[in-house]
Formats: sequence, C-alpha cells, structure tokens
Amino acid sequence: MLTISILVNNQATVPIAKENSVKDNNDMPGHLARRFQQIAVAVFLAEVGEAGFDLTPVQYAALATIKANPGLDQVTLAGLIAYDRTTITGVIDRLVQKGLIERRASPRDRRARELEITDEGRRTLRKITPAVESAQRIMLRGLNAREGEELMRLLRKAIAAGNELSRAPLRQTEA
Amino acid sequence: MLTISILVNNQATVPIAKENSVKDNNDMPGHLARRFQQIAVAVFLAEVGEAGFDLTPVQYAALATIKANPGLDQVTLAGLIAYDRTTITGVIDRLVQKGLIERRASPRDRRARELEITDEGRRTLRKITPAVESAQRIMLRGLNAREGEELMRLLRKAIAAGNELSRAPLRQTEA
DNA sequence: TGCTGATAGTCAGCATACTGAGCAATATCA
DNA sequence: TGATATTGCTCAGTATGCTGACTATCAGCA
Repeated sequence: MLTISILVNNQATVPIAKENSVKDNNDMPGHLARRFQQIAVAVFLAEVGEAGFDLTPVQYAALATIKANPGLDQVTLAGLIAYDRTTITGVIDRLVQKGLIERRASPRDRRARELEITDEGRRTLRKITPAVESAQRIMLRGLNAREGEELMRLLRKAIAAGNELSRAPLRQTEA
Repeated sequence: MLTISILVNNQATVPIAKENSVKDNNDMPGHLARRFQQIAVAVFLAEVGEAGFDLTPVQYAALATIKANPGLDQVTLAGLIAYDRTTITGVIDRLVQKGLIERRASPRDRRARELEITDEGRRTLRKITPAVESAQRIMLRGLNAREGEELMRLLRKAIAAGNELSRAPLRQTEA
C-alpha cells in the first residue's frame, strides 16, 4: 500500500492514500473538465476586468451572438451557444440592464422576444475583443501551438458526440 | 461576406453572419471548456441518478477525498481538489446533512474542522463507483482510447500551467 | 372552427463558484 | 510577552446552470 504524506496546517501530518480512490482525480475527465473551465473563467474575468469591463464569459458569448444574428429570439440564441433557456433569461436581463442589448416583443410571435445589440453594446464588443483573445491564449499557455490545436480538436469531437446528453445541446440548425 | 441562414421558430429566416464574430465559438478554448464541463456534469448526474444516488460531481470528489484522507480539515480538502474555500462550506454542509460525513472541531486547532467519512458514506462511495466510472467513459465516447488519453494529457498540462490563475488552485503539498 | 399538443418565456428552488468582508484563533517576531 | 500578521471558516451578495412547473401563445388537425 503506497502511502505519501502531506502537511496539514503546516503542523501535523496526515497519511494520503492515493490508491484508496478508485482512480486518481487526474484520471477523471470530469474532474479535468471542471478544473479547466474554472481556470478559463478566472482568466477571462481577469483579462476583461483589467481592460476595464465587467462582462462574464457567458454574457460575452451572448452579446457576440446577438450582434452576429440581429433580431434572433431567446430560444434560438440559447441553441446557438448551448445555454439552457432558463439561464438565458437572467443573462439577457443583465445585458439589458447594462444597456448593451434591447429586448422587445416579436411582431411575428407574441410569445417570443427579439434581441438586438445597442450601439453601446457594439462599442463594448469592439473594445473588449483584444482582452478576450488574450484570455484564450493565456488559458492555453502551457501548450505549444500544435498541442493547443489538438486539445481544441479533441474537445470539439468529444463535445459533438455528447451534444445531446446535456439539457442545453447546441442547435446550429442551418437552413 | 459569407452568409448562411437558420430557421427561427420554424418560420422565418434570419441571416447568420459567422464572420462577424472575431472568432467562431468553436475556436475559443473557453467556450469548449464550458461545453465539455456542461456535458460532463450532465452525464455524471444521469449515471449516478440511474444508480439510485443523489450526489453531485463536487460532492463525490469531496467524499472520496475525505475517505482517502481521514481527519483532514476543510482548507486541505479544498486544496486537494481545487475548490474555493467558500464553496467547500456548503458542500460539506450537504454531505453532513446526508449523513455521509461528520464534521467536528479539531483538538489541535480550534479554528479548524476535521472531516471524517461515516459508514454510510463508505457504503455510498462503494456502491456509486461503477456509475462514476461509467460516466467518465460516456463523456469520452466520441474519442477512441488513444484520443481520450491524449485529451486528458493535454488538459492536465494546460491545467498545471494555469493552476495559479484561479482563486482555488490545487495544493498537493507533499511533505 | 375548436381542441390538443407543442413552444417561448418566466419563475421558484437548489447547487456550484466567485468577491469581499468579517470573526476567532493561531503564528510570528520584536 | 505583546502587538501584528496570518490562517480557518463563515456569511452576504452575485452569476451561472439545472429541474420542474406554469402562463401565454401558436400550430396542427379533426
């Protein structure tokens, strides 16, 4: 039974029995997914914050997608970036509250809301772009260019295969 | 200007201008991180739920780590699985409430709480293991064995390089 | 046309995660 | 020893994400 020890409180020692876990955390894709996402969000917020903006990754993705698809409704937006429709409500609320987008009833379907980016939103998106791109580089800084590409390829492949397994699958319904 | 279209509400067509975004979402590691984590959590909950248990990925990791390191305190636990210390409080609360662990004041340091798994917790951990392992396989089902290994290797490498960038870095302080 | 099922959006409730603040206790060092 | 810094934990507040339920509206079909 392999046993190593760690310092607890810089004071006492507690036995660490790695083989007690069925698998090491580092062999669990789920654990690695959580860690990578945790770092990605922290890096994004740090870079964007340093640039003087207060936008979360989720808000950024929504804003960029609304700009690229003027007048789209919330369900379509959710499908394009794989958000849950119940999450979108709050995200949209905050973007409206910040003056970056407008939400208005659709004339075609009174259930739906059409989303439109404002000039302020467009300005923000333009000025925030360098920070967002910098963040993407920083979260891959441990990998060389080829490794970064390979990581993204494998993530895309795994995600495509698991798309329908989450409540908020990607819906890139092209006509 | 390349323009494609999508169906909105199965009714009208809205132009989709992909080149308007500086980058496609699929070229953003941050976006891929969120998607992969989203799927990983959904798969975990589905598998564990089907097995008849009500444990989140975070609760599972904490429980397994407490079992492997009896008597450890919350800060050490947080460091071993890279949770924020303010998040741990609630997670521990729920594990205690479910009767899976016990939390008691440390005799050595009256600020600290020592965590111990209960028999019930041990039983749960043992019975839940197949579902957890199945979940790890399912979230990689789009990749072959070599690709799965490579994805985990690259994630580990990127995570190691970014470890200090999040508020809750891994603290595997080995003596 | 009128019924039925589906859809768009919201809401309540719960569980991560984080920021920032605060309290109690311990460690450090003059 | 005593002042100061640090540490362990908690809490309030905010933002994702999810489940499940609900309302309003629309679509499809007898």
